[in-house]
Amino acid sequence: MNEIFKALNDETRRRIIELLKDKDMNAGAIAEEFNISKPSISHHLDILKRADLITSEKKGQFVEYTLNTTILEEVLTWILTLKK
Amino acid sequence: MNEIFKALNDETRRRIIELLKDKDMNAGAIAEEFNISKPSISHHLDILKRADLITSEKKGQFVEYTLNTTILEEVLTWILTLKK
DNA sequence: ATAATATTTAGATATTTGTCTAAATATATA
DNA sequence: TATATATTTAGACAAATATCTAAATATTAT
Repeated sequence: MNEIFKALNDETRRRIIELLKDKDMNAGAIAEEFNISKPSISHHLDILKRADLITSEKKGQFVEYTLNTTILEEVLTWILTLKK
Repeated sequence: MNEIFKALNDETRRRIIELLKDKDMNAGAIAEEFNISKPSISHHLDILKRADLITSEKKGQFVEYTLNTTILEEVLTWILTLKK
């Protein structure tokens, strides 16, 4: 839970999540969307991955990232229990 | 949105939220639940308040804190839009 | 095999954050 | 009014974080 909230606590990472909502993308394509160096984006992807919010699959020389919405259930239920 | 996720990105603050889910509490009573100094708890309460996740009302010499579940809607909808 | 492209790792640095103690402020009570 | 209680503010400090550049690794293409 800690890892998830930590991962979500960054505008760049939240935007990455939003990008992956529409379609899977490789690291380079993701990086192009930001004015941030590739290593930094790579670091953000790593944090999202550790939180299990995204998964990665090597496709040739590219690494494709996919959003894992399942893990968001946890946050969802946590919030819902607060609202009653 | 940034403020909300920032506020939620701390175990102590999330526990404070959970405490306030059951009942309103004053600052001292909240602080008693943690092995953390009162000034630190006060600081956490301030962050939660800035995020609008809680509200405070002075009652005599005490300050009573109340959970504001309304603001959690924002997070809820953000997550829900990702899941479709 | 060599060169080019894609991505990550390593190491450095400035900023943010959570915590503390001491002091200040506000209210209640004797 | 003087004292006790409740809470916050101020200032300091160590740990965590986001970013960068340079270098390493992996894959593809010539």
